[in-house]
Amino acid sequence: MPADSPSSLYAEVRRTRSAELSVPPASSPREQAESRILEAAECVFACHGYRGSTLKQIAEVAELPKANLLYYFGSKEKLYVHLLEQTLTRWNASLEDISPDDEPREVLEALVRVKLKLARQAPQASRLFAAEVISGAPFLRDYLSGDLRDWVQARCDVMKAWMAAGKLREAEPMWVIYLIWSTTQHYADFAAQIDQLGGAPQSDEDWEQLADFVASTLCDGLCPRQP
Amino acid sequence: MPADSPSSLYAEVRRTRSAELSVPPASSPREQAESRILEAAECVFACHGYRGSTLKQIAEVAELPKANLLYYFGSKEKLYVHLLEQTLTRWNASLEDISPDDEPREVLEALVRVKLKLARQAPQASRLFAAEVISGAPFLRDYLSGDLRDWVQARCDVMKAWMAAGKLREAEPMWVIYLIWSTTQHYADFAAQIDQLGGAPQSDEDWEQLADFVASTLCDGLCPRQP
DNA sequence: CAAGAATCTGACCAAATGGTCAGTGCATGT
DNA sequence: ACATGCACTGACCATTTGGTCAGATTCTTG
Repeated sequence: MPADSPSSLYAEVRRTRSAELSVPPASSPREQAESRILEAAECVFACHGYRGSTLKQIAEVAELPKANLLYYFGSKEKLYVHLLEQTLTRWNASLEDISPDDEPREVLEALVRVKLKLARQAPQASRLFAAEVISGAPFLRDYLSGDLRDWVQARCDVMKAWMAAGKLREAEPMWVIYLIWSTTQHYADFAAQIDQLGGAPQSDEDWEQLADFVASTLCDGLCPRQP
Repeated sequence: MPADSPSSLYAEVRRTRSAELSVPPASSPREQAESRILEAAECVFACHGYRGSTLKQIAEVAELPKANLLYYFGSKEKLYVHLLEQTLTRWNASLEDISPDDEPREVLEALVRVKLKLARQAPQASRLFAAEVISGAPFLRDYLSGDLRDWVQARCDVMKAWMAAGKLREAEPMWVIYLIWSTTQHYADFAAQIDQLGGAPQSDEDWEQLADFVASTLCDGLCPRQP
């Protein structure tokens, strides 16, 4: 029975915490506790999904009494939903608009780089999302068929324009998006496998080369060659 | 609190069951019960991971008393491990050997098609594996760093030969494998997302076109063009 | 048919689960 | 000094969890 010790999980928290420069100091006790709880919860939920996670374990990782989590978040479900919403908000902030006048190669390459950056900086968030979707997206149905669908539809329209102009391979535009999403998220979601099999990017240069490889391979595959 | 009713899960089981022609009738009561339990367990474990699944729910999906599962499999963990091993065995059976003399385009395309076929025929198995890896692969560590590593190493050697011969883009061979794995598995693991966003392949033709798109895009991106 | 083995299951158990609550501190403003 | 509201938490609760077990039923075989 392979058990993940709280210590190993906490190590992951600390690794992320020190790397996370975006969050301000958070002075008030409420903010301090909440962010501490959210960090721990992201760690545990990302690992075991909603149903597989326990408040006890989250409390241990956060080094706070269990009753404290419930004092601030009310219930396991509210904590989980809060975390999902926080993740989607942060992701949205790093996405840029595109227009039919842009050069497909540049846009696709930029998207690959942003996604890979997220996979590196916030792998837990990616795994949280993945676990939620694998379990049938019970809490994300509305988001998927609402905001995200709109976002995606806009990109599809642009891509159709590119295809009509002969600047992009003819295909179902969604499949192009899935090509980019899957290849980039893979490095966050399947990190455990990649660590065992090899090829895991470590240094900044590794990640840079990986981004170059994925971006140029997909671009060469998707964009008709110019003579 | 979005709950997945046992009925909805059972629908998934029935769908897979009728489509699963590979398993022989299974005459003895032991075989009959075991396969029935394994089907239900695959369904639940794939959805909620090891820790998020309960024997009670598996029993409900299998329409058998809980004590019966334990009679045949001894414990939740043994049932889970049995399922993992069965999955790996079946996957191994559908993988073919390759040699440096093969044409990279043909091999890559064949691999994409096999993987997409698995994603279509056994999406539960793919999600089961994904959930296990997301949670840190506690039960698969040995497999990943053993058999699978060897399998993967052999492919990497062949790909290095291809690269030396100028038949494949120069890159970390593992990244090529991840490119193929991620793009194909995505359609099983993230099916819930794809169903909501659109672009989900339905008919045989859809899947055929998807395979054509993924295979040709990756091949064009990975193999230097021949004049 | 008899004897044994295999199949099956309701009832039970200790531990863990999400959640409640009464009560303790402890700062502030008055 | 004291009142007020926030921050906190140990103790508790009903329910669910994985697992056991004694016994009932069915099947196989001499």
